[in-house]
Amino acid sequence: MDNSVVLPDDKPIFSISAAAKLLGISVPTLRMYENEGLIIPHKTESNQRVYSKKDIDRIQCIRKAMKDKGISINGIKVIYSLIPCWEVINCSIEDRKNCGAYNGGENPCWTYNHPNTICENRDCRECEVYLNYTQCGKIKSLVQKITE
Amino acid sequence: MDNSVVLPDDKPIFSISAAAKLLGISVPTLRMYENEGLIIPHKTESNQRVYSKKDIDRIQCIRKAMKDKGISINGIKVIYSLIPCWEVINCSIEDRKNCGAYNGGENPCWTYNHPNTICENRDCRECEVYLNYTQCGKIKSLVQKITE
DNA sequence: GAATGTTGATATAAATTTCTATCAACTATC
DNA sequence: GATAGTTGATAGAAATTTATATCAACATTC
Repeated sequence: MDNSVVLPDDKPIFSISAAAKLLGISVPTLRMYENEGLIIPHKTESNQRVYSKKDIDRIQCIRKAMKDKGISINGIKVIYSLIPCWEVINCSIEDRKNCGAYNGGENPCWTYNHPNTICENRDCRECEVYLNYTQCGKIKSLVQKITE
Repeated sequence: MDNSVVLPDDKPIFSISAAAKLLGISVPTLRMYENEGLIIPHKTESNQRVYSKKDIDRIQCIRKAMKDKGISINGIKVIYSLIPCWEVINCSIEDRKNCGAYNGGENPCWTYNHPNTICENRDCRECEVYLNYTQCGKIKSLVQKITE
């Protein structure tokens, strides 16, 4: 009989060194991606990073954009900033007024802390915007969907 | 009395070497930007490039994105590809079906030749999409406008 | 409490991208 | 027709970005 348990993809289980090994990159590189705002790993109470399978996939997608398509990290940040997050989470006009990401932000929305908005106390790591529209290719189809 | 005539900004008057001098870059660099699909200079009957003041401004904007923001040329191409051109020129559902730029194109729309669409016989150099939404910053506000 | 792994930070190495110089053939202008 | 500037293409230089190695201090695990 099969006692194995299938873990959900978004359960953080990999330490930073395990994640680096899986990706074939170094630990400082992984930390750099985080500092640049490309990824948001889970953190333990003592501030140690833990990565999920989904995180690994996400990083692989980012690296593909860099390697295969020649997009720089700063370019990826700007592309992420074009995700119409306000439409995805359908935030209020009032929230948009108060939102640094909405108002000309050229970095991914999850790198702002949006005081006085619906996002203020949310964990961006679990937000639909962060989770679903971070593969560059998906952004265009999202824009297309909202113009239908 | 003043006999000076104010030329329209979009009138092509600068040769490639004059444009290069104005921009402080070399002639081959200017040609490269064109080959990459970032700019569409006017061409004479004998295939010689002629640039307008608007072209110069546009190139300066592109270079600013590269230098100041650290976006690579390939990144700028992808950003341009996210302009919702279909919404700007309001093309038909049928046209969208036939349009390589709409269907997953990761390059600026004006680098495709869109057979069997309203754009087929249009000069992209004179298109609103090319002219108005090529300063990176404007793309986000365009997306915002269409989601209102 | 000892061994292993993490933290942030700095400095250096590696890899890419951007830019320019140069070429022979063609075009424009005087 | 002679001079100056253009064309596309290639090859190489310059600049920038990406990735890694290393460090002392702290955390985890056994």
